[in-house]
Amino acid sequence: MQRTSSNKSLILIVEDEPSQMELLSFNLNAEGYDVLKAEDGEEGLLLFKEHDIDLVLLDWMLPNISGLEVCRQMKRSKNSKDCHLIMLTARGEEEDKVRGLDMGADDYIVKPYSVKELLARVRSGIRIRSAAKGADTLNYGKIKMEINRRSVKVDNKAISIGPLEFKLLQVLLESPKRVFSRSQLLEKIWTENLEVETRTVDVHIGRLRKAIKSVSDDNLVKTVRGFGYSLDDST
Amino acid sequence: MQRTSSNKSLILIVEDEPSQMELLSFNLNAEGYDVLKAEDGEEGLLLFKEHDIDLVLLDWMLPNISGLEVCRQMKRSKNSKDCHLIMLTARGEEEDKVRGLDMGADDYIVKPYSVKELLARVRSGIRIRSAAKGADTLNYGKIKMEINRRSVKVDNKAISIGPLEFKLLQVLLESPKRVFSRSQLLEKIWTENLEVETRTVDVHIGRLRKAIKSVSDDNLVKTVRGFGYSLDDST
DNA sequence: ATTTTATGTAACAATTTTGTGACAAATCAA
DNA sequence: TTGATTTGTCACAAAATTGTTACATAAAAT
Repeated sequence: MQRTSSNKSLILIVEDEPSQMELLSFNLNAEGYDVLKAEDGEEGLLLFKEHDIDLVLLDWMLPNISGLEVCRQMKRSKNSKDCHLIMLTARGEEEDKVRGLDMGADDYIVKPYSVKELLARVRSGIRIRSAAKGADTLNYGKIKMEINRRSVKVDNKAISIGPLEFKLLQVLLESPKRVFSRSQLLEKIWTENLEVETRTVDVHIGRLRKAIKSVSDDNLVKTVRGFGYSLDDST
Repeated sequence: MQRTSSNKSLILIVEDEPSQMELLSFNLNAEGYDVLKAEDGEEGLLLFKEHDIDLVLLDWMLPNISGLEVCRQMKRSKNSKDCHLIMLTARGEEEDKVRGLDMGADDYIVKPYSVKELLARVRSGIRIRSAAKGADTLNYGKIKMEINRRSVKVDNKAISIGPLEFKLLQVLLESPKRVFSRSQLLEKIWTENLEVETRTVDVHIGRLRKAIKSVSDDNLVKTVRGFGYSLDDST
């Protein structure tokens, strides 16, 4: 089985029954997705607003707010291009399917479902969305870069960096754990201006680190004394 | 219930059995879709290349080329982002579903299917795609554009902008959050006159901003220093 | 322990990028 | 035609980025 890629997509599960939740989150984790859990509709909507979710698995039967209502609110709030919503339900009633899909759900799976099929539908959903976005994303560890949005997130929180730091991070992200010498980085990034001191790289690495540290304590940007720098999430 | 848009969506049916074909095309026509028919994979691929198809209904069992192969070829071709593909099959085998979805199908319906459910899935598929396509209204955040009426509203209040600013906003609205470089915008908007300074873009962005600001305080048009501009409603 | 070397980083000046008013040319409407 | 609107460019101001230096730390070598 081919693994989709190294990008972690963020999936929100809204499901009130613990055993179902466990089953889903275990399998999705095993496939390499990041998972958020919500036990009812309100919590689900809250998490949905706070995070940049790629795909939602939404149970139809929920305490308080119904799944259908949650679906409608989610689809109304965000740009629907960005998030795929799969309804998950015990009912097989055709009318329900039709209502769910017409309410904005992108897919519909009937319980009891096969885990393999569910995972295949999840992959398909993720694929649809990333095609719509333009699918230019790099990630490693807690860092997620969306190139055509020029956005970088660490721990799902956006950081703001200048163009050179962006390019620098991009080069590092394209080959995580690889050590780049200062002159290699100069060649790759300062393509126009060749008259630059190697120490300049240090300064920009510092600026990149500062930006990352402003939202997360981990130091992903490692110094390899005598050689250069690399991205590395090991201890 | 909102109608998706006034333009008819174009659906391609690839199905070798006449009775099935009849059933599908009759119902889809009744719903207001334009329908193209193909009786085997080759004809299907041909029509797919020639037309700007919004959605494909693809039978699994076909003479000559298998549906799976047709699916892969369609999804490989360039405009696949814009087209939703639903596999249609007599088999209920789980492995087949998984293979079909992993091969690029966006959805999967098992025969015998309910016509209502099929239509709902078709609507859902069209809706997913129509975000990218030329729907005659574009929305993002507080901005609402009605293309054929040439009207733009922010916070439900109309603003008045010139043709160029309109086009500019349209391009931005079609891919919210995506950052466009000045030269990309020049290519997309100043298609006739190539002899234009990139700084001209800045001026028009400024004019667009002024128009928006005249009715709303939010600044949706963001500058991404060193790269270009984008529409973005995040803080 | 001391020296040498490599790296981190604050601070500053130079450079680049962007925002915007002004204005003339071009276009359009009547 | 006239008058209004739209468009492209420029000039200058404002803002952000960038490269360098100088000094502080840290690691390695002696």
